[in-house]
Amino acid sequence: MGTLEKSPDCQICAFKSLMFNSLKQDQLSKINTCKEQFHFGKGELVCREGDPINAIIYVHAGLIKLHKRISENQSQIISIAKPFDFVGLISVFSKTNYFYSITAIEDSSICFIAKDCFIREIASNGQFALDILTRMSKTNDDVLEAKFALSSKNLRGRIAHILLDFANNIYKSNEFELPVSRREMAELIDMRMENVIRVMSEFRQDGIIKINGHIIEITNPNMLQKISDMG
Amino acid sequence: MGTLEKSPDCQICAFKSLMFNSLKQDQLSKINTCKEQFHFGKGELVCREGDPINAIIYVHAGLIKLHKRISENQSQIISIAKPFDFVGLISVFSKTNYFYSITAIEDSSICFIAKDCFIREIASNGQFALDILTRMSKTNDDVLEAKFALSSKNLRGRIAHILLDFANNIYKSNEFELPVSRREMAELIDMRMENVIRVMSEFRQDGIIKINGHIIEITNPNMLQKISDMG
DNA sequence: CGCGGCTTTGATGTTCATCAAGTAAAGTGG
DNA sequence: CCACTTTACTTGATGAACATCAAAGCCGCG
Repeated sequence: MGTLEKSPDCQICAFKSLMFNSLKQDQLSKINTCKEQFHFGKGELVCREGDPINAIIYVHAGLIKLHKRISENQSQIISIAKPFDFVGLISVFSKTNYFYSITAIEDSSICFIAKDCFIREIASNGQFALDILTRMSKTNDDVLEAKFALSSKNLRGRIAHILLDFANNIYKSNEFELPVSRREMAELIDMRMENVIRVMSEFRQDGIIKINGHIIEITNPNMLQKISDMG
Repeated sequence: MGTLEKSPDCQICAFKSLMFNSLKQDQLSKINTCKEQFHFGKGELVCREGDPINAIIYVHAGLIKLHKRISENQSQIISIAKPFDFVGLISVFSKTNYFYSITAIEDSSICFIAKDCFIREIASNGQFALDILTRMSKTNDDVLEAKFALSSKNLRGRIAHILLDFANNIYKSNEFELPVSRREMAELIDMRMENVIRVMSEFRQDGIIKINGHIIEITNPNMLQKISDMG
């Protein structure tokens, strides 16, 4: 269930400027009183498909996946959320229950901000509302882009795309430890595990990446980018 | 470029309750002063990829498609918007320019609400902001669902899905005139035109639908639903 | 030591894109 | 109104991309 953490005051949270920069001190302290921060170990379930949505989730640290069972032995990963990301923002205004589960794929600190508190703040602070709208707009763009990448790229292109995504957007480094299994990679970009392995092996043989278990090093990012664009 | 229409006052617009129900009379009349309604004939371009986003688009009547060139001889249709839909809401807060073109696929009346006017109204009316957030949230859910349908269904399933979508969500009837060509059908659900035709012919031979040019009648909706779910 | 999960590689089959060719429908100019 | 062109639609044949099936290696864990 995750363990309650002593959470930093929102006012001194290092990340506050990215999130709440249009909230004044007193508004920020209101938010502060209706949030709780939890720690989740790698693999731990944060919430289950069908649970009621009572809070906005903010990823303080770590990495979590949003996923959905689609049959007995098949899942799909909808997206991966990283620090600074809001989760649930997509659906809190249109749904009462989660249509996906959330699981930590790295040790994570997750902030829960009570839904009514959040909504009250939006209703009373127009600038904050605009910030949230902007944030949501970006999220939607991301979904569209992911849809586009899936439908327009072949297997090699998709693998290249996601490896670059990990390197550039999540770890900001060409060497990183994949937080997901081969199977989860497949679930994320709509492939089969065997083909994920095959394509990555090809990239290794072509000298584009080095593989050591879950440690990946991208040795030829330009080529990878080209494959992503071409595919 | 579309022709300016005498537009109804927002206050008496038959659809206002669905859109602007949290705006008071004076706020509504402010919106009213910064909107213009245009008529676009079938096939007419509403805006072009790259154009600056100056307004929120509201579909008063008709049907429009959002589409994007992806290569010399390939386009992709991102979505189809119907009456009551906002367009641009997705991107107006995160982008300055359209990343898609918009074309009328039926004779349409389109309302343009000036962006700054709209934003000013959000900032000063918390309840209106929440309405917009809800609307945007729904749009995002739709995109996710479309992504899901694409990645999890085979060709037959995708055709079944989109035919049911036209019947249930757009025309509210099992008999309707397809507003798109076979090629556009393909662009909408990531197939090739030849296969759209093949699959639809199969459905016709199996007695699931009747085809008369662009007129489609779904004679066995249950079977079609089953194909959509199974595929 | 042996079991189960994750990974890897090879062989085979299915689905779908592509190519090619032809028909119908619809616009265009004389 | 008719030849002419163009555009949309349709069907069949072929090949490429990818899923599926099968089997074995690796590794941590009881």
